[in-house]
This record gives sequence, C-alpha cells and structure tokens, in this order.
Amino acid sequence: MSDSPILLWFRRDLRLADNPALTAASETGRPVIPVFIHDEVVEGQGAAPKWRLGLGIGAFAEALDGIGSRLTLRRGAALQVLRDLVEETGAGAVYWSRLYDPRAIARDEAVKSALRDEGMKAESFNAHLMFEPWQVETQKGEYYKVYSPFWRAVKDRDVAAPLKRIESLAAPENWPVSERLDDWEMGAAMRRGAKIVRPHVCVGENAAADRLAAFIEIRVTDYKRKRDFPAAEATSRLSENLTYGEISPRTIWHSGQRALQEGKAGAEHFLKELVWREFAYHLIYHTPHITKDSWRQEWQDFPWRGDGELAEAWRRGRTGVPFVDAAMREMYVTGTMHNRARMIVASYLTKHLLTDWRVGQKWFEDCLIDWDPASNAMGWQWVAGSGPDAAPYFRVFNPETQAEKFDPESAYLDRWIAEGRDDPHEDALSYFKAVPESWGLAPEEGYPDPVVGLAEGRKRALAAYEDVRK
DNA sequence: TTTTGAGTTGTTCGA
DNA sequence: GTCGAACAACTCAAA
Repeated sequence: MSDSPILLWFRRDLRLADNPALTAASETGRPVIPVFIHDEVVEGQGAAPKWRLGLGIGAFAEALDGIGSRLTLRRGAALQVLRDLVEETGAGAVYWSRLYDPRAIARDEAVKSALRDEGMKAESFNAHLMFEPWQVETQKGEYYKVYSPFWRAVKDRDVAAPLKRIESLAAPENWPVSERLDDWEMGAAMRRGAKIVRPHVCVGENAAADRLAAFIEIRVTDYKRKRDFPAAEATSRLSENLTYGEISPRTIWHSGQRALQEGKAGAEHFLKELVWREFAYHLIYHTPHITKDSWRQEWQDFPWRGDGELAEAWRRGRTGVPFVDAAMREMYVTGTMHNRARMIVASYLTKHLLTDWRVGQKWFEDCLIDWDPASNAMGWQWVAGSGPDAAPYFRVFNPETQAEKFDPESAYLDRWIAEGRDDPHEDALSYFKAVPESWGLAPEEGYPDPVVGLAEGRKRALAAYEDVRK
C-alpha cells in the first residue's frame, strides 16, 4: 500500500506546472498513473468545447510522454472506471483537482465517498481557483452577491506562488491499457468544419505560457484603453487555456502583479478580469441554480420567448444588425467572441428579441472553445437582468451606438461581414464555408433586413421589463 | 439596529 | 458636437 501507485485523475487541469494534485502525488515518490476519463459530464458538453478538449487532451498526453509518463484514456462512468483501474493497477489512492459546477460536484462527491468506503485514499486539490468559494465571505459570514466588495475582499490577499513544473514521474511496473483518443471522436459534433476553427485555437501548456508572456510584455499596458475594441486584439485570450487548466489562475495573477508593480497601466484592470472569473465560481458554488434558473426569484415567471425563428436568425448571424451578426460569425469561425460583443449579442437576444437567456447560453456552450459554466451562467443572467449584480432594466445596448463607439473604423464589421462588400475579408468568407449547407447561406445572397427595428425592440423590451417589475 | 454609500460595461433627450 | 440629467427602485455590504 505504501508504495502502491496513485491514480491522478485529470479533468480540467491539463498541465504539469502549478498542479497541486500532481505535485502532491509526485512528492510521495510512488508511481503515478495519469488518467483522463471520458464520462457523461464530458459528454454533456457542446460541440466546440468538446472538440477543443480533445485537442487539449492530445497535447497533454504528449507533454506527459515528454517526461516519461503517459496518459491513460478510458470511457465510462467515472467511479466504475476508477474502480477498474484500481483493480488493474493495485493503486491505493486517487488524486484530482476540484471542480465547482453542480454536475461535477455531484459526481465527485459520490466518487470520493464511494472510494473512501472501499478503503481507498481519495484526495481533491485546488488547481482551478485562487480563492476557494468558501474562503471568501462578508463580515456577516455570507457569500458575496456584488462584484466590487468581492474584489475589495480579495485583492490584497496573498496568493501562493505557483508550484514548479513536474519534470519526471515514477512509472508503474505496468501501464494500464489505454483507449485511443481518435476513437473518442471528440470533434464529431463540429458541424462547422474543425479545419476552419483550428487556426484560431491555441492549445497546450507551452502555448498558454507564451500567450501570457506576450500579453504581459506587449499588450497589458494598453489593456485598459483598448480592451473594449473588438478589432484591437488587446485582450489576453487566456480564457481558452484557463478553461482546460492549461495555465493556472495564480500563474496569471503573479504575472499581473509583477506588471502592476512595474507600473504597467492596464495591469489592475487585467487582474480584475481574472477575479471576475473567481466571482463567477463563487456564485456557482453558493447558488448552483444559477446555471439553469433565474438567480432572482422574481424573474422566474418572466415571459421569455422560447427558441424559434428569431433565435435562429441570431444563431446564424442573420439578424440584419451588422454588429450582432459580425459577433455571431466571429464565434462560429473562431470559437471565441470579444467580451464586449458577447454583451451586445446577449443584450440583443434577451431584450430586443425578448428571448430566454438559456437559448443563448446553450448556443454559446455549443460554439465557444472557452466555454465555462460559471462565467457563462453569470454573464447571461447579468445581461438578462435576472442575475446577481444585475444591470438596471433600462440598460439596453444599442448595437449601432456600440459599433460607433467601439468600432469607429468599422474594422470589426469589415472582418466579419462579407455581403455587399467589393473585396470581402477572408474571415468573413470563411464563415460561409464553415456553416452547414442546410443553412443555405451565400455571401452573394445579400445582407438581410433587420428582423426587428432597434428602436422598436428597445421600446418593447423596456415595456416588458416594466411589467415584470410590478 | 440603523444608516449610508455604492452598485462593470447604457441610451436618449434636451440644453 | 458635448454634457448632464433622467431613466427606479432596491439590494448589498460595511460602518
């Protein structure tokens, strides 16, 4: 038992550096068997995140090969797979990094108690967050419901320095049999050609570290000024890597803190964004219904429209509102969307089209390579008005005004809208190659008329929101 | 217990 | 073109 192998169950912590579970396992000196389990919690993901996860697993398997270890892949219910592996390898312990969304918590609690009942050591670690949701509380001992006080509560806390990259792992006498990643067909649901999206993703721990370094070196100074401009390439784009744990939040935190100390202007705004992610996890942990139901009880009965033609126009980037359509196409082709654009398309769907925020949430889950259950639940409800720290009811984004303010040169629209342009941008054309033929889209078809007038939509939204208030 | 100040990201209208 | 006010009222968090 004392020298029995440890199963290291990887999930969204696909990295060798600053991985507490991995470090703890390594320090025992016992053989470590890295495992990734493809279970229903993975199965429930949308097309793009699942495809992107497959790329992440592939890169991480290579990284493990590089240090003389290997990643064992198995399909099935997590508990059963772990039991099988214990049986096959004689492992005496299972380590993993905690997750915080309700589905994962339910699964992990069941796994932990079952394994312990069966005499196994089962330990979870924190690799995903800087501040555990239960370690931040108000003076009254409650969780935070507003971002600013949350920020003030954590901003001066000490965050432990990142752990060193693991350079070698003791191998077991025999490796368990692994399935082949290709057989998992992680990209099978990608209706948009994976070939179209592939050039826009940035996979793996090394790439993530390079991305961070480049951001801190070049862009953080102008972050405050430029981050709101979707055509500016002023953001870090690290959400993609954070999602799969290819970089740790505290690695980013410490880089940001160093930049702050060096007097780089945008550093504090950057750190605040990282803490927004923490806040989203704080909320999803304390109020897990945020992923499915109105966070505010009084919004439960808001007469949202369900899915339908309007939502379909929104999904297809054919609302007739250039900024909205540009953003939806950006997401379809690249798997990401600029933050400001996310707010605008969400506001348009929930307010101008009065459509249920869950319709939008679901489409984002299908399309975003940085899909994150906590950030998205919080973000959608924030825009819809049903969430914590919510926008005042009268805050309805006007996509035209926003375009004038944040895309004054029209660079974003030019990049993503092909119709009616003499020499359309390559990315704008790639959208038409990416969409399913069944959508029947072609750039020469012409640009659609607006599905609803902006002024009319705004008026209608304000009236509906007025009603719910009473 | 009560009070106080504040609350990510907006738009429109009229001066 | 620019600027301030109005658009509501309520909840949150700390003093």
